[in-house]
Amino acid sequence: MRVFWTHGYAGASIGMLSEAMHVPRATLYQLFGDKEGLFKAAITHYGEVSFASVMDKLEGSGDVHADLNGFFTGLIDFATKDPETLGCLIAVALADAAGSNKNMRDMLAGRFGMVENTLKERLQRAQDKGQIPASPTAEDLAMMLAATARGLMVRARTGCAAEEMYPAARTVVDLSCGK
Amino acid sequence: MRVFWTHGYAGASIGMLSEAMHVPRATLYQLFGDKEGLFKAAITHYGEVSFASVMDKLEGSGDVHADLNGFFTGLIDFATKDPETLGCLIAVALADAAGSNKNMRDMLAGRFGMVENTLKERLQRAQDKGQIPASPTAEDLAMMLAATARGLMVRARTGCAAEEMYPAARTVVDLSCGK
DNA sequence: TGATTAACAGAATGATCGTTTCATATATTG
DNA sequence: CAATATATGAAACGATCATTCTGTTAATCA
Repeated sequence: MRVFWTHGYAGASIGMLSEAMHVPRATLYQLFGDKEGLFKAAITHYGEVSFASVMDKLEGSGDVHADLNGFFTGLIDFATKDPETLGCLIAVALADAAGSNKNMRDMLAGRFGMVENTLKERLQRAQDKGQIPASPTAEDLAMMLAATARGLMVRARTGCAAEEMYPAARTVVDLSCGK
Repeated sequence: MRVFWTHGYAGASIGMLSEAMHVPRATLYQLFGDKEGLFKAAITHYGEVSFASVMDKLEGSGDVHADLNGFFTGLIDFATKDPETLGCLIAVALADAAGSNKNMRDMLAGRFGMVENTLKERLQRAQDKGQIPASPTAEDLAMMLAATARGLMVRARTGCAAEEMYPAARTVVDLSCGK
């Protein structure tokens, strides 16, 4: 996973992957079929393990402002923590693999859709309780917040420090909560 | 430029580039030195020609709300118009080239910085005239809006239709202008 | 016109790519 | 223990990669 994250799909060679995983080439092909199969497994692991700790911040139903701030702070830390794996694996893979492979593009689009849905449900819960204004709609806010989150992760890949991005995150959260 | 845009840096071969440009391989090397030199020329052309028409929307000093809406609408159209060149070339290149090449990462970071600066100056002009609230600061708002813009362009690369993204853009613009 | 330079097409180079094969070794199971 | 399945290491495959070299053609300029 980390090899794809650092070098992209095309840039990650089977040799690098097998060495990093301490798994022989032949075994890799037996387990995953081909490079695309291995990549799908990496994406799944990324979504369900690595990134899950960030998504968990949206599971609460208390103070939505605090939850959103926790989400964005966790996201920025996640995207800047390790200089070898800056930014978002989904966005990285989308860049060089999805240009020609529609199958892969749809898979990655689904991952983004899940994030947008989780955000939308969290915002809907808050709107139902009257914690935040009913307008803009939870759907529009979710699409906007997801875009901002992805944009910050892309910025992280340029080497931008977490401290430079916290204010932007706080700003979008404050505005979303009507503050 | 379009070849890099579609396939990423690593995925664009010299053969594809020379064919698309109708320029022989040998001449390409004589003109640009190597692949990285050709890529730098493509990035420069992208920033100063292709994307310039979008950035021009931020040059006015009248109604900032209309200008920002024009900027985001133009940006979404720009990123979705041609199915062969979805999203943002800078973000695409950042994914697969910047993982290992620090030199290239800095160049792409500079391009992002220029967008953030232009946004900041436009917002500052509006704040000076009292058209929008003085808080959040123009700098924080600019970083936030730039992130949202990048995130929308990344989403465009998944094949997301422009109509699905307009509401998110309108939402972030409305909130930024205190509406 | 004659001399110099650049543009061209195509082959060749050495490296690396994803993938397959195969013989050997290890583990599992009856 | 014997039989079967799986894991391993190494080599080899054809393909493609970025890059360079070689003549040959066209254009420029004195």
